[in-house]
Amino acid sequence: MKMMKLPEKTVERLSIYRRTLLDCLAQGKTHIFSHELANLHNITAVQVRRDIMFIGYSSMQRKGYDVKELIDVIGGIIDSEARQNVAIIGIGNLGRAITTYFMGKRSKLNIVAAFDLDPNKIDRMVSGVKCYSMQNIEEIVKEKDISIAILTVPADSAAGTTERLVQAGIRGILNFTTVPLNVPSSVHLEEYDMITSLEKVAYFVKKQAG
Amino acid sequence: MKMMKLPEKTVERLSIYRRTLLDCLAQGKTHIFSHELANLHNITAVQVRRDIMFIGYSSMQRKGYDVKELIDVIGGIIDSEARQNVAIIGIGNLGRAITTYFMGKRSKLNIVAAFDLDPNKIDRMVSGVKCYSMQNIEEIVKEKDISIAILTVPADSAAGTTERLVQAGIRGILNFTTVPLNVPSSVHLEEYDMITSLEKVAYFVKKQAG
DNA sequence: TAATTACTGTTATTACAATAACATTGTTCG
DNA sequence: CGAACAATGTTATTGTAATAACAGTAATTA
Repeated sequence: MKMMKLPEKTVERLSIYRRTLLDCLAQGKTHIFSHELANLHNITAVQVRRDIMFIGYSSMQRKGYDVKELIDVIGGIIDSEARQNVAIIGIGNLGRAITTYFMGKRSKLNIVAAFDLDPNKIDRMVSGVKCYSMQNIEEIVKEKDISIAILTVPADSAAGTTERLVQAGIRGILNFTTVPLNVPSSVHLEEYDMITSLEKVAYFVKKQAG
Repeated sequence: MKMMKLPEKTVERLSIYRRTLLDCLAQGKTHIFSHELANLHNITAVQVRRDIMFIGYSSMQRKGYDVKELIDVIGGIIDSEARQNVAIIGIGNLGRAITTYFMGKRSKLNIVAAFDLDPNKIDRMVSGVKCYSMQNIEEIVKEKDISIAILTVPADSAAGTTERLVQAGIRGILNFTTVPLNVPSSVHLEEYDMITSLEKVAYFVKKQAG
């Protein structure tokens, strides 16, 4: 059990590497060089090796990394040993895209509930996930031991919903809304702001042009 | 015209500040202190002041920043003087959410076209935007002088579509797909990877628990 | 077997971002 | 007025991430 703490950016890249490696494995590739992995992600081979150094894995010299082993090692680092239960708060296309990705991936991340206001969805299955009424958030979160919430509700209900999630004991929130959230430091918050991302692209496009 | 280059993170925060400031203005607030703005975003007042220092704006001492002025100054920095035309490639909920946000915001960012494969959408208006066939990407991009693309297509067509966009002369891409893209360095690429974000939340939740 | 090649793993350096410390300036109030 | 206050603007320091430089090692080949 590695107790060292990984750089945040390394954690991000490991998640991406793993997906690429899974693709490679599916294509029958058994070994991969650092520069191959680097080319697939527009980064340098040094960075790949450095990330892999952090997690303490070693390749067979000159043959590249064993794809299967590396997948397992990354899993050992970033996956939880226990299951982590996830809820989608506001189940639109976004939530469904994520759900679809994780379904059948036998991952430790289990999307176990959705919440919505739409009566047509409540008490039905949406993309293979049971949808509950927003009114029952606290109850279901506790009952199903949900530790992570994906927040895709309209802007005006984001703050209130967040407060209820925190009250209910949620441990991590992935915020897809366009409003900044306030959570206690014990809750890990990941902001995912599409307006900012777009304005940022626009800014750098403009800069380059001028 | 400031030619200095802003830190990337500052650009991100300016985009967020502006949205908050617009809300404040709508609520009739005319001035705001650095610590107020900071509290609204879970950051420190020093960081707010430092960001504002970068763009060269000065408040009236002791009265906080003039909300309206600050909005304009931020706009002068991050907005383009010319219009920047944007296309949504694959118009699902995601694209529609972004479109809806920018509609009526009299922003310099104009979403002028959508592309999709679905014959039910092609040649119709979707969320106020004309939808075209994927086959016509090159043509329409040039015709409408589109410089920015929001990519929300399925994973397996992401790479091919990107290549066509680059060929057509696109300058910036916001990638919502879960595959890493390869673009020439002249094209600004912003990755927006929801799987990684979720795995990252899960990792830090797990760490904190253990 | 010694030199060369083609990689990996580690350390050192540089660049970037956040935080802390401090100087400055209007305002208030004794 | 001038001390205390409450805010901003700037410089200095620390922390984090990326890059560069280099050392090490198995395989190959003359």
